[in-house]
Amino acid sequence: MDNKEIEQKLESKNVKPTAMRTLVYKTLAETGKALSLADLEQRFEKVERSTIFRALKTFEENFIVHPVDDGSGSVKYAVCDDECTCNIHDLHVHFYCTRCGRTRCMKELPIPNIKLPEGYTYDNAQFIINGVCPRCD
Amino acid sequence: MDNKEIEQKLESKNVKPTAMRTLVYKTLAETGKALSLADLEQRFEKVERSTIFRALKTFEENFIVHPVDDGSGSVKYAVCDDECTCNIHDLHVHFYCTRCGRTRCMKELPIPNIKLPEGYTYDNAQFIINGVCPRCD
DNA sequence: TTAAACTTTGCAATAGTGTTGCACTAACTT
DNA sequence: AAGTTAGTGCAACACTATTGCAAAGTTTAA
Repeated sequence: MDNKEIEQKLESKNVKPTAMRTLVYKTLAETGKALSLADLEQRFEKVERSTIFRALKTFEENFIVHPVDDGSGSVKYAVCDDECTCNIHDLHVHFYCTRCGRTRCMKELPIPNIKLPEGYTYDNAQFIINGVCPRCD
Repeated sequence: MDNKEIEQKLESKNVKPTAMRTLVYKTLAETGKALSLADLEQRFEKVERSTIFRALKTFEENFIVHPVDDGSGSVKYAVCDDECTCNIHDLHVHFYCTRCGRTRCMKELPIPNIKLPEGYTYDNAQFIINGVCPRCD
């Protein structure tokens, strides 16, 4: 994915494509995995933690990435599909490998429909499966 | 639930029922909700954070409580059913109310069976539903 | 084209959660 | 009762997430 494309992508979601944001997005997109703030920080030492943090927050607010709390202690972020608005229909299962610590979006597995008891309403969900991925098996 | 019962309960799970542990268990059982370390700390100011922390860890290791990471930033703990061994069959959905911040075990809703792609194995899962509970609606 | 206004970035500081080492005390063993 | 083991309290620390502020960069608009 080249920079032009990324810039267009960000603009289409009403986020000004600064150099830092483009870099953060590019890393997330190319890695194809959910990455934490610390993961990103390591990949480009020169960039400030808070800058990355704010980029992620901006992305999150504009449905460019979605957060995944896989229980590893830090929230990770993964790029959304184009049409994603992060509502209940866009949600999918995430797989957390307890060996390598990598988190993968299972976009092919939407979150199953749940019938809650009377009186409960919901608009979001997290479904994390913990196990061992093919690479670690 | 009186102290005798709690002591028996803990003993049946091979945990020595000290005063602190009994207190922590009692609070969790009576509240009937998932509580975080900070929640518990607030309820009895005199007890040390680390003591509660270690009680919870001990409980967790012995399948007396199960952890719930509801995305609120701190892990909560809820009492297990009697026969629970915290394996995949004992898992259930948790409901996190985004208004009041309370987390409830939906024991009546077991985690649905998921067919993962080839090569993945799993032994644990967290399914958190975020929304508004009847009390807050 | 230049000043004002706004946005983004870097830095430093802070709050909160989770966790551990160590010393003291309580409980259990023989 | 002395020795051993387990539990508790305290202090310290690591790490994640987050914010205020000032400097740098960008955009707007006279």
